[in-house]
Amino acid sequence: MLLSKYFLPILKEDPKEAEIVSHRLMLRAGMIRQQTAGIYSWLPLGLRVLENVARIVREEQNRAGALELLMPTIQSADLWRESGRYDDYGKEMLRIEDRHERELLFGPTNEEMITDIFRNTVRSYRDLPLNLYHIQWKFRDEVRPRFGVMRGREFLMKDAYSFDVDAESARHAYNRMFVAYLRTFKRLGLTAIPMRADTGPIGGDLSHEFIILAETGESQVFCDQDLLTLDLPGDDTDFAADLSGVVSNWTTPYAATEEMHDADAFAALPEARQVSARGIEVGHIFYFGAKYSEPMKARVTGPDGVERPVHMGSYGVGVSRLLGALIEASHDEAGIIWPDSVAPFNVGLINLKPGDVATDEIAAGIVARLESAGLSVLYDDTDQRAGAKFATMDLIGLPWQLIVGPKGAAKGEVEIKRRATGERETLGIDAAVNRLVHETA
RNA sequence: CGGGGCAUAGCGCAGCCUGGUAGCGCAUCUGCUUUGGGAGCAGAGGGUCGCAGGUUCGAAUCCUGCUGCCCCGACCA
Repeated sequence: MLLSKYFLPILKEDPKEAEIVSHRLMLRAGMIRQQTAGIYSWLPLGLRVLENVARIVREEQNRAGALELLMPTIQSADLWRESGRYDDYGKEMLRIEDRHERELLFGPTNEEMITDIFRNTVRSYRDLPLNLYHIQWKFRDEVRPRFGVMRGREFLMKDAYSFDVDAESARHAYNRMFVAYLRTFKRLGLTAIPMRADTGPIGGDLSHEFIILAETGESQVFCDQDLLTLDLPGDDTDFAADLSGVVSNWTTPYAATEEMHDADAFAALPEARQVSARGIEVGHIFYFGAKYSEPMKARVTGPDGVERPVHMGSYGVGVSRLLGALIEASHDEAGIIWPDSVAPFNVGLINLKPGDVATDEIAAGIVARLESAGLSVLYDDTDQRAGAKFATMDLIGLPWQLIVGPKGAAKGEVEIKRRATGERETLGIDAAVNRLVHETA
């Protein structure tokens, strides 16, 4: 992608409305623009990251056996009356009326709708277990939206819903999502800690929040230091197998959010292992049994011929919120530092002297080779000064910068810089290309 | 929803107290110079001063009402 043809409206100055670093940097880097309180447009650079995050979430859901579908953003109030949540949900739910004066709402979540889909189609235990998910925009009319996409009113969320014949099987479904989440956050370059959590308005009796530790986190959290270094489930994880061992490894050490905190249990840890920090919730999983299937009559016939409410769980990941969390966890004074897995482009190529035959030719050749190797490249072919180009690349946080200048060009050399560490290295053209292809693979 | 603050050019701000028809920096456009860490000089364009009333010869400025946004708290994926 040529920067001269791209839409990257960066800001040199901090917008005054943005208080925390991720919000500031997303605005400055031209990723988002606010439309109204808690509602954002996603500009090309931000959208690329959002899609990368969604892609990883999707791949890990699929790997864990969940099936993707897509439910609408607008729902009928009638469904919510069946579960009793139409009145319970309160002012957070955005209520809408259509031209026929029918009551609709902009969905804050989809338990009722998925339960409706399930009850209309599934009758037998033979069709279970089933886990359906979608990645869709949600709306919660927060009293006070803030922190950019970290607490927006409109937000992109992955929510999965599991259906099982009995509690034991439902527990297995829960464990699969638990493990899928550990893998997902790891692939995103984050350390997420599962913590026992309050179930809130979703309800249920088994629940974990996945929390990223960051100074700007919204809630106080407590955990055992050991959790920060535990092994994560690998690519060879068999999701059909019993995962209770992995889950137990991750749930035995102490970890809780403030609402669930047990000060005595925490104090019993050796002092060196007591981690008290701020956390950002990026995922939340629940098992809630028959809370929705009972009132909404989602029943299956078991092997014994008896009809019973299906056991359900739901599993959310805040996809748009994750972008804020990623930046909170990975940035410096100069800007964002994207993990390789979600970066909007793998490489930022800077031509220090566009119009110079030698640098133009070398840069064009490098773009072609990197792109044919499957890397994405943002090629700064503009006639800005060197300093401005470096500052822009640092701000938008691409993992690698490749610099082509007239002096190096004369010797067949270019420079590569790793954004995260600032390390620079001067290499021959082939060596530089091979290095980036190899490192990004 | 309680408390506080802000609204003037695309962005960041001054002007308001003490009314006289709008200014600075960055950005944008033109020209010349410059060219490895957000360049310099010269020039240019860009504003219903959030909206609606009121006071006044005259309102960005004073008064009233409204709207939007931000911060703290309570609440929350």
